[in-house]
Amino acid sequence: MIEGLAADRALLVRTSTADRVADILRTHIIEGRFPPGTRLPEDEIGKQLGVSRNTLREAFRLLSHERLLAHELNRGMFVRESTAEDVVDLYRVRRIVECGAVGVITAPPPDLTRAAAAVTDGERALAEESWRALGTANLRFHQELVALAGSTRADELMSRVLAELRLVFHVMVDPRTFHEPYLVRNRAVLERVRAGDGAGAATELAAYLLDAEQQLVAAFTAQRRAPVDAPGGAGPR
Amino acid sequence: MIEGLAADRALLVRTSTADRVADILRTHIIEGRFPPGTRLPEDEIGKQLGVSRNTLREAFRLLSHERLLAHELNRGMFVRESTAEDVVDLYRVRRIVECGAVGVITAPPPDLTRAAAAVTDGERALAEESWRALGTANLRFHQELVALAGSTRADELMSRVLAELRLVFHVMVDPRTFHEPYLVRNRAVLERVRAGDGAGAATELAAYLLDAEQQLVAAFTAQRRAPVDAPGGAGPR
DNA sequence: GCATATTTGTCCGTATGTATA
DNA sequence: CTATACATACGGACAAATATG
Repeated sequence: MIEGLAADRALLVRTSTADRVADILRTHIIEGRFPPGTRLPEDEIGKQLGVSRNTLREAFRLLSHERLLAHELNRGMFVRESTAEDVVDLYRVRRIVECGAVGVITAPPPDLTRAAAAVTDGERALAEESWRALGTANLRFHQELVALAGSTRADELMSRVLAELRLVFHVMVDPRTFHEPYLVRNRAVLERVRAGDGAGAATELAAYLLDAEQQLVAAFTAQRRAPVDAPGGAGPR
Repeated sequence: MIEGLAADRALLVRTSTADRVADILRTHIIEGRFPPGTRLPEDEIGKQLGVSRNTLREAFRLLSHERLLAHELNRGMFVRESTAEDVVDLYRVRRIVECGAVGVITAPPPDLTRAAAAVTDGERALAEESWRALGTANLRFHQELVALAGSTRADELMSRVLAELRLVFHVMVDPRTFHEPYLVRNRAVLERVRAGDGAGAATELAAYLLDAEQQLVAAFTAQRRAPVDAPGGAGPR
């Protein structure tokens, strides 16, 4: 049987205009070109991209399901503004899902190539001082850990969580010092998994995630005390 | 501070027409009035509910994100037909999330009233021989177990999983014999949690979920061998 | 295999209701 | 209170794909 093609099937299926519009907006949001809190007026964006409002609304819906946009009734779409509470919630989910997926492992998994590739990609990104790639590889490693559980639905949940987390990471002004220390810990988790020690990997992961959460929450409260671009706060809503 | 109102806020927020349409269709699907495989033509449903095509399509999109409807390009919306693979996937997620949420418990949780209420509701439903209520209470118990983790996102994931599971349960011709044996096991899990023995509860839950999965998969393969209303299969797709 | 009817995919213009200055 | 800007919902149009005879 010919293998390795199924994964590329997504490239073949005809994608709707809404999907393509969503792709464009998603990268804009993730790369920080639309900062959190930005309102996205249907009329303006629709005109700029040359699509109708109905099509644009469909793209908006896709992105709000990914929690990248938030919808307020009769007020429109906004780029989601994450709070410290969001961080706490996101890391609760990550501890449940990631530790749950890894913890049940009792024997060396048959295929660790993708998870291992994510780790080495991260190490290469560090060597090349490419910080965006470093963050991406980091998140991909965790996605691949969950993928070991072999559940499509868990994978989807995880990719939504990680997309939202990308948004959260924007508060970290220095991505290097944030992501770098986790590289060696990624490798440690990977080796435990490779050895079939799921329980050990889970405990390492739990501590790992607690540390990251704490760092992020600290960054959020610091930002709240000293807002960068909005002295006195964003005003009443 | 006044408490206990925040949970009811959802009742106050104004809902869009699409949301209400989705609600109507959701109960129809979950209660089996639209059997799996049914096509939902835009024109007909829109006319019956008195909403425009655009609004209806928005409702369709909401439900297909919940995996209750499946969309086929240029063919329309269909009530999702679950497969044995779906069951396996759903139970993988349940084991990860439910056991993960419960497993970390090391001390008696502060508030178990909602979970306990779900268990007693189930027992009462059994006494009253109200099988639909029995299934509902059963699912609510598991929802409440996850709620102990205190994560909005985990709660949302869980409610999506359970809505889809309701669809799956329709293959069980006899809901009583399917749900009944799990009542006593629900209580066992609850008592372990109440005692602060999260790890014990998690192992019980894991065995519980494996049994249920096995029963459902058996029912699906039996159905596939002897289709009820479509001798010779549903034909090529 | 071909022509037809039906349905969906995409988009527009407009009327109404809602929030904010 | 009024005016403005915007989102919500509707009906209709045309192209494209599918189903049917």
